[in-house]
Amino acid sequence: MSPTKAVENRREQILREAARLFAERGFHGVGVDEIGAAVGISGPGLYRHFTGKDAMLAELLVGISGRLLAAGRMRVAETPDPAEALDALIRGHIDFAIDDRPLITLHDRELDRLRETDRKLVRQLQRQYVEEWVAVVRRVHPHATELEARAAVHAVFGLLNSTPHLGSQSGLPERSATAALLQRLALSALAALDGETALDSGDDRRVTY
Amino acid sequence: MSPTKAVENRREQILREAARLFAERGFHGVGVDEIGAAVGISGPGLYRHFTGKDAMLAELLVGISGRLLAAGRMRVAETPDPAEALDALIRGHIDFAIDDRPLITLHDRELDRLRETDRKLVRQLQRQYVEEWVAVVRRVHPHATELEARAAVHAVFGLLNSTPHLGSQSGLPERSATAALLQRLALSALAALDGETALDSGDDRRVTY
DNA sequence: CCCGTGTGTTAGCGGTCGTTAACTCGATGG
DNA sequence: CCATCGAGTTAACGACCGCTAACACACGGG
Repeated sequence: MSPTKAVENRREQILREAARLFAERGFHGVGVDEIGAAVGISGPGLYRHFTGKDAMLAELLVGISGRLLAAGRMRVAETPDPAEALDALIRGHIDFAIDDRPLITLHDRELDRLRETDRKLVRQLQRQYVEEWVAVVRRVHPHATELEARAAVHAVFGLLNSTPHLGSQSGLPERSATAALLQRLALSALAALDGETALDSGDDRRVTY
Repeated sequence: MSPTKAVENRREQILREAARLFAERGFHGVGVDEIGAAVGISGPGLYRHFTGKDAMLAELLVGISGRLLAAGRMRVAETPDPAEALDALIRGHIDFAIDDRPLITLHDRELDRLRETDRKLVRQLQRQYVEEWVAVVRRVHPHATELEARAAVHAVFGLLNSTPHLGSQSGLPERSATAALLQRLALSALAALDGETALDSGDDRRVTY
């Protein structure tokens, strides 16, 4: 094998443990010694693999954002029917939320700890991902305004990203059961966009457009 | 007025600014000098009002947890109809999520930074609040299992607590419009609990119970 | 055989942070 | 008029943290 293979494994191992620790105790709450100890080396040995603690967080956030966007775009591209595409988007996001819980947590929690260039990149990836969702949601629910759809997408992200809270206290038994329930909840929430009221006017509820 | 009044105001001012800073940059990311500067005094002057930085966070988290629980219990107690009680619970939570955004953020983000005694208290308050919701949800959606209802409640919390993400980029125009949309999304999400599949068995989807 | 390279170690530096100590000062009340 | 007290100041200390420096050592190829 190529000599970079072992290095890659080490890097990935470090990133995995760093993600877990950052999610548990916050970026500033974890010392480099603890990250090193989690992978069996100690402290400054990490600097053979990363230029610094910031670089680890940056690689984690850029990675998860990019993978979310790539997976979302792929699923949308290969699913012509909008309703099925929305289903696929939700299912894909649930996979990330369940399998990469620490990353999902970091992704909307420690973004401000990045240097500005990295932060702008991550934000751009996140924005494109949201746009992907908004476009599909508006095709499935044409009555929704742009603002409504965008807010609803953020709300559904909050719903789907609630998985970290489920594991803490007794949680659901099976992964597939959790995924199925979240899928139904998210789809059903978005179905509210076909309801009555619009919100561009400050008026009270109205039934017709 | 009593001499404690000015003290209370100062304390509340400090707590408000501390909550904002903690939510923005994380508990470990904010120094006591910054908190002091935010209220016009500097650094160690805070120790005339709090025994330490930890005490500020503890008071914030116990406060929001307690107020959420108290408000929820009151609304449930004075609303006999379960569907209306659920509506009131959602509306009350939205009020907190919109008006006390930093506290809602801290509430599920910095809990682990508390000393164990405070952490246990906050967790107990949170658990009781969840139980209040679960009881009402199960009365409105009797087909849902305990586990389903609990997971759905956590998911709806995630949905409602997404407000901090809305304000960051363009957000919704009016407070009442945002509140109304979140209300519809949350109610509609929970309506999925009346759907087909159960999840206590590991089998595939079934239509009957 | 040995030398370069990858990967680790320990010691230590410079800076930051939470907290305490010692002091100041205006207001208040007998 | 002075003693007390609440509320703030600055200085400084000890601990911790991210990171660098200097060194160790296995190993693979000429």
